[in-house]
Amino acid sequence: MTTVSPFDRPYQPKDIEQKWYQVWLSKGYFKAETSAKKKPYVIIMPPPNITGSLHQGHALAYYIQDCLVRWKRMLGHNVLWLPGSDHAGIATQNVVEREMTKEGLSRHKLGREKFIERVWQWREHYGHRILEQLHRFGASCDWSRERFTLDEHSSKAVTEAFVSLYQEKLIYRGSFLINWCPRCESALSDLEVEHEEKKGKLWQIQYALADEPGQVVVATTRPETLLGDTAVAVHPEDERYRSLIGKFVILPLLHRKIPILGDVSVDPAFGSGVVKITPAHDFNDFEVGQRHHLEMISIFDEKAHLTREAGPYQGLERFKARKQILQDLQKEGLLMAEQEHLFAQGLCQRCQTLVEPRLSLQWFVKTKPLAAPALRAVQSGEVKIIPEGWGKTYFHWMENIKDWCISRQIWWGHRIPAWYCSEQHTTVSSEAPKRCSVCKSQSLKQDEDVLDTWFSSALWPFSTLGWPRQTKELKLFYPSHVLETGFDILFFWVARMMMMGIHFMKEPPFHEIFLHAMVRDAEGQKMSKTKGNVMDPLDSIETYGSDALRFTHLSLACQGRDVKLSNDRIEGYRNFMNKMWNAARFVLMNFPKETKFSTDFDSSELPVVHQWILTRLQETILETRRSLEEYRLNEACFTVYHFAWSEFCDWYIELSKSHLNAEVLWYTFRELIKLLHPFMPFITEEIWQHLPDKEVESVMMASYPKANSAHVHAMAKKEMEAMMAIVSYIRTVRAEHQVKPSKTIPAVIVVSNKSIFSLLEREKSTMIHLAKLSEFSLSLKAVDTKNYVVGTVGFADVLLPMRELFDVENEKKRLQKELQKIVQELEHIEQKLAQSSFIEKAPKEVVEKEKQRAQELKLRKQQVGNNLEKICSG
RNA sequence: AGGCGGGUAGCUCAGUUGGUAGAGCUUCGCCCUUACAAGGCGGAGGUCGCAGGUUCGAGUCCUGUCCCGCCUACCA
Repeated sequence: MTTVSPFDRPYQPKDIEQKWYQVWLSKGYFKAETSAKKKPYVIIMPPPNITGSLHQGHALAYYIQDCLVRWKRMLGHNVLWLPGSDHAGIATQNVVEREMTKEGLSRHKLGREKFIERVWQWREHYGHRILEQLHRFGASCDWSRERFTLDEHSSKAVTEAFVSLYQEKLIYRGSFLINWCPRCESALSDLEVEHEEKKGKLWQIQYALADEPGQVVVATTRPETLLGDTAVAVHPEDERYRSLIGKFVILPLLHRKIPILGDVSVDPAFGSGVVKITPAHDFNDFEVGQRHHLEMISIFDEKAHLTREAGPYQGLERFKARKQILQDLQKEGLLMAEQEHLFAQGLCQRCQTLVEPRLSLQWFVKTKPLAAPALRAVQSGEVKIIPEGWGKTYFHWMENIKDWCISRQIWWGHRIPAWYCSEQHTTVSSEAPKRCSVCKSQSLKQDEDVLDTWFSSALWPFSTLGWPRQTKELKLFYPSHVLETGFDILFFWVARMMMMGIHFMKEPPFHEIFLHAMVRDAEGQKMSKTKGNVMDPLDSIETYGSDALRFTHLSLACQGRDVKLSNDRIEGYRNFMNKMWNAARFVLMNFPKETKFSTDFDSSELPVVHQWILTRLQETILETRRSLEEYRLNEACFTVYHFAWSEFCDWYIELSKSHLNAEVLWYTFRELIKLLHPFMPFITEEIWQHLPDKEVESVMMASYPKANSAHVHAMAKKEMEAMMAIVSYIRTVRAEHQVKPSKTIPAVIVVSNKSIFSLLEREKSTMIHLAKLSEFSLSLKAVDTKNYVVGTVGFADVLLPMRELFDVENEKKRLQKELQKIVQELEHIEQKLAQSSFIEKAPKEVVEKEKQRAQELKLRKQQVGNNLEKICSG
């Protein structure tokens, strides 16, 4: 590889990012090996829906995954990050239908085959766009293994799984009350219904007793469903109504005679204590109906228009029917009261239409037997959920799981592999059967319905690896290491993968589940197209670069907290990229070309500054690795950011200007670039390519830095910290007295501590450089401080000449402030030390530390006091 | 109704074995000091939601309480 772009400034990510992605691709760096001896590390990418383009939530997820994967690759693993996309049944069908509506078309006009063709066209288009976006993210996934939930292999897996579950009696067909979306005209699972609290009305309606005078009053939020009432119910112990149980009432408007039941589900305290029972249109009533063997009358059709059962109201749309029925009740004097009422309404997740409970024939997965082992796997710790808190949510759902309605009355998806003869016998088979399995009839028709999109997703961890065939891949790459995804699909997807994975593979599909937070806008609002606050990741990348966006996402991805994305933040990290860019310029400028790189040079005799940066580098490496291992990516980001900017750039590069050690500078910088790579892959690669002595041709193939204890020098770190404190002090005094940065001043340091004295003596030139000094003199004994401003830093007194340099008033203010701070802290500590309980009970080293601190403060108090006095008198 | 998460500097947030509160952005002052003005140096800014408790010591553990957000739930 050669460097193509010049080292311009500021850093321009655009060309560089696209260029390197293409190089990586062509070199085949992303490919996993099947013959490798290396330990595999596997992440199966959560397949994005093909409904549109990727949003910031995807960006967050894929940046996290890519960071992990690049890190592991550099650690020497055989990495497989397997990409793919999801056909997203209802969601995709809806967007395509919407598009067609604009053209005056509908799926029914087009017909099933043509419509599906059209959706495939859509898929081609958006599938491509999603691919492009993943490239821009820098996603290092193995494109040779890319999969689609509706491709041939996946479809085969779906059929196989369905047939197998059916044979095991874990899939059944039956007529039950399910959630129905009248706009999608399909069944939905419980999860696909969103609940929204809404203000509505509660109406009280009078039902006359059938065989005697009198009446009961029922309360309802849905008066139109009374047309489907087949009973009214009271609590069996309710004194007011006990005598009525077994008698009948006359259903208003339709004048049907229906029984009065006793059922414990009725709450006597609510409303009148009498409930109308509509088994075909209410989940609770359905259960009551089953208990009492009531007739179930469906009054709505698939569009939620009233059926023939509704008598005179047939054909009316459900909301119009409500109006009409209320009017009619009013006319007959049966509407007793109307009051405000808060209730939760169910909306279709995909189109926000009010969902209608509907009695229909559907396919279900029997979930209890599947859920039990999936529950145990997490409880036992075999599978770990991160952050831990989500475990509880997972348990709760798994413990209360209900059967899963998997059939959908749409066209886009996996056709259910069930066939029916004219006798309505069912034949389930992975291939189209020739004869009915019961009556051998040859006239068979396949089920018109398709499967819930999540059914195929549930198989994703192994269907992508070739299942049901026993492939090499399956053996090598199942289970994957971590599933990284959003908590919003914990039930939809994660839980179901757990169930299916354990069932079919006898082993959970992953060891760890890492759930990231929701990406919101700067105001904390959920991004949505209707609100218009969507930040397209591609726009962010255009403006700031992919690395900057990545670093932002990773920095904000604190466990268990929403991510509030703002341009300010991205810009800040864009600046960090530029900072590293310029650091690279400096390093290369100061690097003698013939110097060879080595990692195991002897650092034991080096000056403090070099030992210090080496020490800090090792510490940074350790911390970064630890944070990555614990999925604390934000901490890892902070660690590398702080080291790179505040220590390497601000201090070490500055020092290198006067005290260059090419070997250390070189080593430190190169290790840093490698360390940074998973967090900012493009710029680190570009810089890497400029390095004259690379260990490998691409930084993504380099080995991840490992802390080297031979380069840890604890004493040097302490000494450097002492020096930095003195420099900072001098800088502060200079700044507060408005000494021009270009002006050098003399400084005298009085220090009785011999080791610090010799350190400063050794590092004289360092001090002169950093603090911008004209001269730097040291003394072991106290000197006449008459013409100096004296500050105490650690064990040293720093003397700066006063008269010609300092503003007396400023210094007075500064000292007063400092004194106040010291006094406050000293009081605090002395109070502590005065308590016998503290001395007795606190650990010795803590007490010792406090004592030392008090000692120091006393000294400084005196010193500052003296100075202040001197200034005031002088 | 239950469960979960959060309330820390003007804003956005870090802070995992309890030991003197941190970052970025913002803001103020000085500076184009030859890697970097997308920058450098320095400063200002917090009784860590409230009330108790445990402890020598609590942002950090416990209890209660008030706000905010999310998830789960068939109250007609």
